[in-house]
Amino acid sequence: MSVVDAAAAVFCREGYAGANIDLIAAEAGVSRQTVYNHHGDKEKLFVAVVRDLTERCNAGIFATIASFPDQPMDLEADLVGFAVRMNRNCICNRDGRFLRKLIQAEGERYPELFAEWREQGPGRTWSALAARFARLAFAGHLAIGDPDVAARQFLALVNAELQITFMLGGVPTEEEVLRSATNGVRTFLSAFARKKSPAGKQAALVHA
Amino acid sequence: MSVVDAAAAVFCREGYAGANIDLIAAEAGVSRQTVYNHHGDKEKLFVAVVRDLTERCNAGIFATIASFPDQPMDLEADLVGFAVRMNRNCICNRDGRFLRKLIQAEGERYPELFAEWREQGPGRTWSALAARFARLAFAGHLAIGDPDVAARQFLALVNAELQITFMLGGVPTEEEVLRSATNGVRTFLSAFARKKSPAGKQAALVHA
DNA sequence: ACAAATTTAGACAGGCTTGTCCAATTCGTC
DNA sequence: GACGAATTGGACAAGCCTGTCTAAATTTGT
Repeated sequence: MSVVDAAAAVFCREGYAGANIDLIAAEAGVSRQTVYNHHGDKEKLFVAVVRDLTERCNAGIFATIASFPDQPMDLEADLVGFAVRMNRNCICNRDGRFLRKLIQAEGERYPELFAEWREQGPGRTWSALAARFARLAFAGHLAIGDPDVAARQFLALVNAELQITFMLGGVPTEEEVLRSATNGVRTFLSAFARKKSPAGKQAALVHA
Repeated sequence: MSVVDAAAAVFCREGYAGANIDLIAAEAGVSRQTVYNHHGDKEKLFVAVVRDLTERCNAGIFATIASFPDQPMDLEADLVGFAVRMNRNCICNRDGRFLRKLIQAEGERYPELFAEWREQGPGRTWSALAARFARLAFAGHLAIGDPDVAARQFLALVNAELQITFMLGGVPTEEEVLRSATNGVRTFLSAFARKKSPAGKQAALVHA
């Protein structure tokens, strides 16, 4: 395991103040001196950890957004699949959990460091997702008033049942992720499905 | 300010490891010795803080749930009002923010301490709220499949636009709270409104 | 195989924190 | 005002952690 990865784990587990360089070195399998040679001091190491996590998480999120169903065959199933991918690959994985915890725990102490994350992360994520929903609406699959609001509400809904687990730093099971996504997408579609034809396969009909 | 209150503030700001008893004593306006006289040691003090916050937060939450609109005049307005009260009095206030942060930061280190919170807090909150929604559904104001799911989704929706602010430990403005609640309730009602009569005042008609 | 660069173990100083002890002072109550 | 209880400030030992230094060992490139 690399030094930054080990440091991420220890900073998350123990908090910035509680993290101890000897432990990080041991966990990384190197000597303490090597940690200092590579990263200068504790604060620089912390910054490196946050930058590393931010970069990887953003990459994962945008890769996942690229898989958003633009031409859905089965809107519910496709959105559930998307939500599950988003959760599994970005929110619940190691990087996602670590970054979230560091932001929550140390965000107030390093405002400029996390301001960068805030702009590049949630800001762009929401924009990109909103654009995808706008496209679905434009294509007649959904009836959406404000795509930005819809995007945020989509994320909130598919995570609705995982909040507590996230709060305590736990990892939800695959089944919990699927159930929360399914319930969330159903409610989302109840709210934003096109109102004209009540039946399920309206989208396919529009394009037929 | 009491010792526990000062300790809550410092534990939140600095994390458990980073919190220093001298600072707590200074912030509380007492001598360090008094802190030790009253609370034994740092860990006992921390436990006292968490218990105190948990208790007050739960009291606030249940008081707010008691104000849930059982016989709504205007369902949207009443639910928005409820959501705003919940946010302002329980989630965004001092106790709520502190407790959330402590759970996120130290939840893994004190599992038994926060297990208590988990059972008494979210568990009972969700049950109580689900019961209120079930009642609304039974009275014909809503069409709800699973009241527990609906309750969690309601909370997720009305907080959808405040997540980032919460993550960074900030306090949303009154206007942000209202907007998030309004958008959330609208979507909630789009999803769970009774389907039979499409007009707005269906609830009133049913009772007329 | 050799030389340069890197890594290692350990010692070390300096600083900070916890928790205790104690004498002096203040406070509450009668 | 007097007396017991609580509070205070400060000194103190013990421990831990950071960050530096050094000499030895190991790896790397050629």
